[in-house]
Amino acid sequence: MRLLLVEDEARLAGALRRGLSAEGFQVDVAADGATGLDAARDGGYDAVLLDVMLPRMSGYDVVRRLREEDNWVPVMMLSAKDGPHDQADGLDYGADDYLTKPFSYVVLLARLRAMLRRGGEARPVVLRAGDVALDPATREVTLAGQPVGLTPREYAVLEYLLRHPDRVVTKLELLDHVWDVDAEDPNLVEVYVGYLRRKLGRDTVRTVRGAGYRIGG
Amino acid sequence: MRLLLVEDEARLAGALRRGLSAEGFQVDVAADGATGLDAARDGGYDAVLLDVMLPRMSGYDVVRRLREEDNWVPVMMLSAKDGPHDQADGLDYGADDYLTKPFSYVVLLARLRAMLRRGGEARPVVLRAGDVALDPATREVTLAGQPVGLTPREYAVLEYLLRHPDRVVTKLELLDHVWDVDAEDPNLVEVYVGYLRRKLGRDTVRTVRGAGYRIGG
DNA sequence: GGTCGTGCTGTGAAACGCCTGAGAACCTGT
DNA sequence: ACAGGTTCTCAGGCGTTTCACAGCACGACC
Repeated sequence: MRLLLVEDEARLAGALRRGLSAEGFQVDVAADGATGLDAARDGGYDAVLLDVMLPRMSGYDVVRRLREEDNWVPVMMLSAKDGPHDQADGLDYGADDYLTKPFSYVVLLARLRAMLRRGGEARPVVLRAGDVALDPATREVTLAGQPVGLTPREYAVLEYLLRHPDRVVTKLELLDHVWDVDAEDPNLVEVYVGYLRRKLGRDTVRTVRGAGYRIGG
Repeated sequence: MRLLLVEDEARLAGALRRGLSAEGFQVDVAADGATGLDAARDGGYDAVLLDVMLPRMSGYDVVRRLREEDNWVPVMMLSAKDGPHDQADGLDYGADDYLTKPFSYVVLLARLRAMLRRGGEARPVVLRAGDVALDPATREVTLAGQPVGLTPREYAVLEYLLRHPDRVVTKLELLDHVWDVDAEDPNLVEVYVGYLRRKLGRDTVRTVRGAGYRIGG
């Protein structure tokens, strides 16, 4: 499932992009109306999430132009304007749904699913490094295609490493993110990296002496 | 365009009826869930406006029953419940849109038009995983073709798992969706998974320690 | 080669998560 | 009121997981 997100507010765009990616969507971002319209025109998207207040061309105009050009890709408008007429305008210009900021992420997802129901299934995003693959959706980890059983802690460590590939991750960083706000003993991390190496092979996680660990790269 | 309005609050029903008639819709009103379901079953409506809190049968149940019976008439839920999970549930049961009371009449109209533009949908009927099959229409569950008798709660747990196959479903997720908004004890889920395993075989529902349960995959 | 500091790993105990049987509470229909 | 079925609570038990500890291995540097 490919989504086009047209949103100029960088922080919101980033957050949505990450959240939706985790749900298995391929998300492209356009930062203004004109680029968004061009991207949507090229097609290939299963749905478009469209902010209303955009530089260069408003979301209303984008969806209107698309519909004028007979492009019926499902469009969900996102807007801080919650006056009844704003909603009505968006929907009458051809949007399929209209969500008011601030919105709950759960609602966005549910409405998105409802909108996409005519289409197929979401393709999962899989984190990879070498021949190790981790699928956050199914929580499955494979080594060269073979499933590997990991304990929750092991899984959490591996996931964090895979989400920050190709760079050194310090032990304290791992302690902070994988353990609760208390653990201070770096040896804990060493122990769990040891477990992972035993299950996934000696070289999947490399030690950077004096700095931390690195996966991939 | 024929509309079915299922709403027990007489004043709101009257106002909507008048307003929508003025727009050129033929509006029939049903005052409780059971009559509403019967009316919608008979077909002939282009869309259904469905209150959630209804006497005799909730709006959720009405839309779920309709979808189970393969009736894909466009449904818009109207509700005072505006929690994210309420919306998500309504939409996941098969509603096409969800409007929170109090709503603006202009918005209702615009969303109604958008919904009618989209038309109905189609979805698969029988849910499967391994040699277990669940037919929501007949509410029948079979194991390798042989019918299996499940209690309502067991059925609900199995249905939720089958609607989210191949991925890990947490106990809290199951508590939220299968039980009412109160239950907190994960052991309840464990007990019911135990019941299901006893009836459907040890391996139909697999435990993912520290995460939840998974079916299929 | 020796020394120091850092990282690795085997052992074992405690905590945890999950499963299950027993039975109480609760319906529902007779 | 009763019987049957269903839902739910509770406590015991078992295997897994987590973690602390201590000794060992190894790289860096002198």
